[in-house]
Amino acid sequence: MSEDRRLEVLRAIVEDYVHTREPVGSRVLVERHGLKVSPATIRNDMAALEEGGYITQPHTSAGRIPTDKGYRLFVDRLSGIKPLSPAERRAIQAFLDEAVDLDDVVDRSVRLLAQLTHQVAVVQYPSLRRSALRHLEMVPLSATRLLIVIITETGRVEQRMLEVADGIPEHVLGELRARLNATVAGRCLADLTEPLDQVAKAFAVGDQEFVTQVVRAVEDTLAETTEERIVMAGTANLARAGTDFAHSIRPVLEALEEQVVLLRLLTEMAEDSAGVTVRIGHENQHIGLAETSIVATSYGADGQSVARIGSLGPTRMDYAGTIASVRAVARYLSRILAG
Amino acid sequence: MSEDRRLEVLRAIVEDYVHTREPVGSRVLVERHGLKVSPATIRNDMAALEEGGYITQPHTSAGRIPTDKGYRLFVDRLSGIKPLSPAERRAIQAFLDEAVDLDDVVDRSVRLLAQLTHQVAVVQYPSLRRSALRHLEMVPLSATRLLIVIITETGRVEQRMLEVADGIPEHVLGELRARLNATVAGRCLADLTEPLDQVAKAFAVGDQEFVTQVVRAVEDTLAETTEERIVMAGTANLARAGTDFAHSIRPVLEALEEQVVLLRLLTEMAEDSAGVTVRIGHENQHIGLAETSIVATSYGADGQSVARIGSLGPTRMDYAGTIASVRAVARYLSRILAG
DNA sequence: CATTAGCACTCAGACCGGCCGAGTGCCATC
DNA sequence: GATGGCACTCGGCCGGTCTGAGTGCTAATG
Repeated sequence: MSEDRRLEVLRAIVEDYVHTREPVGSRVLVERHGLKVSPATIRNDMAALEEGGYITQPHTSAGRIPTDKGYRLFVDRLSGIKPLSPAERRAIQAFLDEAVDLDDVVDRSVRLLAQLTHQVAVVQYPSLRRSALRHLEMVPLSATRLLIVIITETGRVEQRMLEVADGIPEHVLGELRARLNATVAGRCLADLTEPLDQVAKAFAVGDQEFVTQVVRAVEDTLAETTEERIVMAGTANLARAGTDFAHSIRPVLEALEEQVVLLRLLTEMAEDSAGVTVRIGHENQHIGLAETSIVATSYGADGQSVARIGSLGPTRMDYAGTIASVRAVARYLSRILAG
Repeated sequence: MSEDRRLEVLRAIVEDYVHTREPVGSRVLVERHGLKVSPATIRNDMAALEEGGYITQPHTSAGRIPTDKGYRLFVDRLSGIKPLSPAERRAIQAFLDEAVDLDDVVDRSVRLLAQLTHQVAVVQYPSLRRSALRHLEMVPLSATRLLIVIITETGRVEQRMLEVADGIPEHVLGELRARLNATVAGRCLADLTEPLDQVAKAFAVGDQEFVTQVVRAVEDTLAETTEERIVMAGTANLARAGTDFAHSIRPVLEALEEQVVLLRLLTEMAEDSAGVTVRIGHENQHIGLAETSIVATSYGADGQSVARIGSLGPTRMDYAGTIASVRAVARYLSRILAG
């Protein structure tokens, strides 16, 4: 009972099942995959695979389907890469190149990925926390209201209103603006807490309170709000013809509405690896997503990862194709942000 | 065969069907609604109603269900108002009052409405075109790049980058800023095209080209991009237990992803009436939404309508309750934006 | 010792016929 | 016009049968 063949059988089962949506039996397996052994042999292998927890049979007299563990092995060791056709690549590039601003780029990316994978695509907005800053501006709107505008290298613009109870010391603004921009340009928040504190100290004692307020507001804005924004497309794909989900797609939709959940997942996956990562079924640690897999990777200008992009679908998905699509879109997206 | 009773029968059918999800027959109708007549009489009325196209029977030996036309009549003439309980009102207000900024208000509103109606809630972002402006700022980022920031009375902040090939004439900025703000404050785009043109003429001929560029950019930003933004919540409600849709929810999800479709609908409905409007089934003129109804109304500070809020669900919905919820949320939302 | 052929066994799903009951439409009657 | 009575329709349920795919086991084979 060769180990190699057993893995080959697993691969065949996964591929067949992904393709046909039906439990696959020993006979069709040898027929469709040109295996040089008899069904009986395959059955022995299958028994072993089931023993190992890689496959299971939904009913006594049915074929086998892969378990999460089976998919995991498949993804890790058995799945090849399915390169995109040059035409597809060109289409991706052309479509993304037409984008006019950051919102448009993100919007196009997510739609594109949904269409390529026929699944739910998810794009996290470029994180402020990890984006390099281009410029920082302060605009006094009234005696006590200051508008702070932050512009990142990726083209994202973020603003925050600051109420200054004691009034805005107009004379400080010019110098503060200059110093802040000198400090900030080209760096991201992670590198800034220390330097920003320095800025405050450079001012006269009487003005320090105001300066500190501004600095605090900038830091808050970078850290807090906007790491959280996520854009999604292709939810309709969940309701595809061959109703992929055992029960209802409701829990899946619910999970998707909980952006917090998605963000946690994406972040965790980012920690796992720099490349494309895959989470399968229960690995997501979320009931609603127990029957779904997520394929995600990071993107960002200059090879630095500022946010994540991913595709979510039933565990029975075309992993090779999805991985290829996610990677491709991430790559072009990064390129455009850099350009 | 009294006309009044016939309408009463229709109302009973709608209410029962909405409640039980099952075709309703003549017997249960008299039982559950305490009608003082016999089932046979009801049957005659039903025959007439069917003749008139208000109800239909899915199978020969089944009870009746309302048609779109039946729902329409129900909504227009038969449906009472189902006022929210004081507790609900308080909950709405409390929940919305906690919001910290415009995004948060909109986000909370849409979630709240989804939860109240158990349906899909939709909120259109306050339209820039119809929002009164509070302030307008220009920030030169480099010799040729000008950042324009627009702040509305509703708290929305919009920005646009302007490339000025010939360089920015710094000396003009101060005066331009002053003049623009004087012109703009408290007015909305609709009232501004004329006045803005005037501003340009006030400047020296050499500077007019630059000023015109800025004015044009402001107008573009107000008009163009952002009328289009829509936020949604509660899509999971479409997949509720008693699977509401005849076939699949896929076409519905697809329609919802086409924000253009939604925007068109909301806009059309805004034209229909100032109050709460209802579109039922085929009235939506969209295949994917043939089995859904939309209840929408306008909201905005100071009674002026700046955008729309609505709820979308199966035609078999609790119209009275939905209308009440939509109206209530719209009202509180308006109040908060005004405050 | 892996592979294979043969065989008995299991069981989901399709198919069938009968039955039931809800609901209707119609007609004669009050 | 409202009603009671009645024949009729038909979808859905129930129980039973049959079929075929697929399995696991065992014994034979190279």
